[in-house]
Amino acid sequence: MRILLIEDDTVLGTAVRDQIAADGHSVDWVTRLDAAGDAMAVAAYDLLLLDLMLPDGRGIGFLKTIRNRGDVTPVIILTALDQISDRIEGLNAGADDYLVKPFDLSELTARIGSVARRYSGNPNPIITHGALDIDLASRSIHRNGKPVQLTAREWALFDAFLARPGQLLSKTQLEDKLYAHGAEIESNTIEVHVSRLRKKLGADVIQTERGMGYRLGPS
Amino acid sequence: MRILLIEDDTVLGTAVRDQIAADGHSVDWVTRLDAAGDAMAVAAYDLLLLDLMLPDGRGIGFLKTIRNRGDVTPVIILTALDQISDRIEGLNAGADDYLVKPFDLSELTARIGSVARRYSGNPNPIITHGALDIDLASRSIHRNGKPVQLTAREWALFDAFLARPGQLLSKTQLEDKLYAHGAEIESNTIEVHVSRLRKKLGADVIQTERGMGYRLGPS
DNA sequence: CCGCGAGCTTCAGGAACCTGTCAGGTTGGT
DNA sequence: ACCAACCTGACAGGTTCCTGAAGCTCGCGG
Repeated sequence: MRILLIEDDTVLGTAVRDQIAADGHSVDWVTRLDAAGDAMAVAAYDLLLLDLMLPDGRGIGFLKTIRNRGDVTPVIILTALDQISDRIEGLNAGADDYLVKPFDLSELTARIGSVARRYSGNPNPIITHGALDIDLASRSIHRNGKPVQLTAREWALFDAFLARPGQLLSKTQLEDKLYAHGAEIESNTIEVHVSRLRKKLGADVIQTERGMGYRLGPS
Repeated sequence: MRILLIEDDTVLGTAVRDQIAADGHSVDWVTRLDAAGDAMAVAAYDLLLLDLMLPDGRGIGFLKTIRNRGDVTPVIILTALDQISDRIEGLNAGADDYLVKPFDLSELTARIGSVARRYSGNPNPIITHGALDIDLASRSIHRNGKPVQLTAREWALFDAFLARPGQLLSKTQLEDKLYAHGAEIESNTIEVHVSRLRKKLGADVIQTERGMGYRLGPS
């Protein structure tokens, strides 16, 4: 499951991120609402973990904004004990669940599992794409039944395509997804990784749109 | 959601059709593969419910055919319990899900909901213009259900027409849009690109107004 | 502290493709 | 019929992309 964590406290954020990763989900972690918006423009998430107190605005407004534009991604709110009114306002704004800080990490796991079960009937969805069987939870891929090993970067890149099947993704968008920490890249790294993915997964998996970008090919 | 039901059993077909309608979707019901092909040529569907045993052929072949021509419409296969091999073959051929007969109608509703959620996670507005389905967000165009590839320049040009449907656009205006910075053009480039667009999208998509410019034709 | 290996990035040569230009043909208005 | 405007096939130059190989970084074990 792809999860977007929006939390500015680095201690809590690190702990939550590690716990989610340990549960077998993939996490993107941002500390600001505008970064969250950018991330959601690039990738589709299965769940948002949303802190309500952030440096560039209140999370409630953000939640209302994405609900207003029709986004139905499940949202779990992270809130401090004394912000009861925020909690209620959050649920009214379209949140699915909430966690009161400080919370136990096992409680986090349980809430995530609950949302996951509620929103995806089958607990361990395997995506079939052409000759590929992709298990997002265990991060494993089989091609014609044979296991394929992807490196971290390769997986991050392929994940970006899986999140938006068929959609055109520019190299800039892909770079933003792979190199979140402002560290800019000035070479054809994306091209090289696309090349490696094609070698491992099949030449037709990723299509080139000259001058525009790449997209996941049809099954 | 527009759903095409392909099922020759009248009892089951009636029940499924009524259930889908009760769920608030619109249904077209055909009992033969050739009728299904005709229906898909006329209307774009969001989901196909495909029985594998039909009077005029096996559904697997039909599924492979539409996938081969690039159609990515979600497909749920309806199959009898003893046709396990068909089920696997169906998934390999590009089906998204399957239902084993006999199935509960509530299960059908759940599967349809699941497919709907998976494919409309990000509601990409799709513009329909005559035989064209245009998805601006993913930058993809389908003509009579078949994908059409546009180059960067062609997109830029077509985009200009889509932004002002029906409005007259002079060549000068189009040049300004395509070649933002001073880089002037001194030939019939626009004419050439219009010609290429017509070849890919259909001759009547762009109309010529002699001596004045071009405009997007009516649907 | 050093060597080693895996993975990542950079580079460079060549291939594939895009696109501006032109020429000859076609269309439409007067 | 004439002329201007437009269409379109062909082509070459330029851009973008692919990919093998080399260089680099980082973590790990010795």
